[in-house]
This record gives sequence, C-alpha cells and structure tokens, in this order.
Amino acid sequence: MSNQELVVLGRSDDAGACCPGLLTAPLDEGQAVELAKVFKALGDPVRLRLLSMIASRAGGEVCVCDLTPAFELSQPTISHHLKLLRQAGLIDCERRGTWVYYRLVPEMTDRLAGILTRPAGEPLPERTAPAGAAS
Amino acid sequence: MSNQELVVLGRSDDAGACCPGLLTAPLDEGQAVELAKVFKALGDPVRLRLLSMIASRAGGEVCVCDLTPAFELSQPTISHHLKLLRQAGLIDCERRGTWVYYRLVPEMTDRLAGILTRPAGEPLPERTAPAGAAS
DNA sequence: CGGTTGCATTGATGTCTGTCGATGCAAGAT
DNA sequence: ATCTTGCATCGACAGACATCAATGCAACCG
Repeated sequence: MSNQELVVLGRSDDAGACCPGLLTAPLDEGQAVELAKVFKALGDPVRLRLLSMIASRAGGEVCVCDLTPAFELSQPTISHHLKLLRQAGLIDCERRGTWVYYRLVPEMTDRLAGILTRPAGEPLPERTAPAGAAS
Repeated sequence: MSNQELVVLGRSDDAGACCPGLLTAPLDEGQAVELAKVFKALGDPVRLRLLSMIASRAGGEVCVCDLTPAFELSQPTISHHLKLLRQAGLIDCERRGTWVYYRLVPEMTDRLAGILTRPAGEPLPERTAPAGAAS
C-alpha cells in the first residue's frame, strides 16, 4: 500500500550529511528534481493542513475519517492529496479493519529541515561589502 | 524592485515562536495558504537549483548573467523563476549598473527550517505499539 | 545622438494539477 | 449472501504553470 515512494532520505545512516544542504553547494539536476517533488507536495494549502493535522496528532496517527470532514472538499480530493503526500515520502499509512490511519514520516521532515538549515557560523556576508565589485 | 513579497516572516522579533511549526499544531487555513506559496516556489527543480546557486555563492550574491547560462533554458524563463523566488520572499535583488544581483533572504529559509523541525524530545510514537490497537 | 548589452515583461501555447461525480473494492454488519 | 460503510481509483474538466519568441526598458559605450 505504501510502495513507490521517493528515496530522498538517503541510506538513513547519514543524518544530514549526504546532501549538505540547499544552501551550501549548488544542487545538481538530479538532486533538484527529487527535492522538488517533495517541496511540490508541500506547496498546497490543503496538503499542508493535512500534514500538520497528521503530524500534530497525539498518538501519531489519524484516521482518514477524521481528516476528510475537516475540509470542504470531496472525499476523493482528500484521498488524492493524501496520496501525493505519501508518494512524496512525507506520510505513511496503514489499514486496520475498515479504517486507514496515516502518520508522519519524521525522517523526511527532518531531512527537509536540515536541507534548509545553513551551516552555523556562516559569515552572513555584509550587505555593505558587495563582493568583488568594489567600483 | 523588490516589493510585493510575502510576509510569512512574522515580526522578525520572534525567532521561530510565532508559527510553532507545521508539526506541533494544525495549521489554520490562512497560515497554510501563505506557507504553501513559499513551498510551491521551492517545488520546481530549476528554482531549487537557482536558489542553491545563489545561497551557496561566496559573497552572497550572484549576477543574473552568471545564472542564466547554467541552464538550458531561455533567459525569460530564468527571469520568471527568479521572480517567483523573489515573490516568495526567498531571495532579494539589487541592481548595480547594468547588472542585477540576487541574494538569499536567510530569514525565510531559517523560518522554513524551523517550521519543519519537530520539538526536541517528542515521544516519536513507537511503531511497534500501534496506539490503541494492541492486536 | 544611436547602438549595444543585460534583464524584465508580454502574449501565446502545451502540459500539469486540483477538483468533482461516478465507480470500484475491502471489510464489517445484518 | 446482501447491505452498508470507509477509502481508493477513474475519467473529465477548468484553472494554473513552465516555457518560449518577441518586445520593452534601463544603463553603459561610441
């Protein structure tokens, strides 16, 4: 049920080391394409709310039947958004009886946070010293 | 030249406190809409590469004339992507003579990283204990 | 002044995406 | 077995988006 997900997580043994981050070195095309899929999944208000509802839920799980009525959208639409979040590797799901429960994949959000974090102690270049063009 | 940008940064006095984060409490509609605009700007491989090229540049600035030839895309297309990144508040630009220089707005990426960071010491619910269903 | 260069804007076009109703499928209930 | 409920998939459609060629505009150069 939860196959065909993105593999941006790396080998999971290197916590934030594999992709040094968006902000330290230019991304190559392949990395950019993979990363863009994840950010694109976050680029929709409904999916952001779904993700936050799932992630912030005590117990770590939410039943779809609790998510759907929170939006003024049809059930297929919510199901579609959940599928995109799942394909992006941001959430995972499990069926128990009649119901399907979704939960966050914290490794993915951790990775995104790392990618967006600039290395501490970065000079934060002075805006008053325009870098080379001194004229 | 750099007006009409998003204001997701908050009052800049609360470093990561205003929006407790995507993962701790359900986002309301307004927050989700604003945040989605930023993530949507990141949801394209070209824009991700542009951002990383800008952010990782020593000196903190990149001339458009250095960015455009790095892609097999027309100059208007690159200009378009830069505009979207700017409208998302992720980058800023300044004209000096004939050239236009772009630079990262680190406050925005910092905020995104914070939003994607779950509070330390979160129980990280055991996957071996499916929360209620002890079957 | 006119010419050139660097970048932004415009308008057009093909593709992608969010949404829905209809339908399918799995699992309990009767 | 039949019915009902919960969720996913399908097909269709309107709106959004990425891309380009053409054009506009600002700044330097002659």
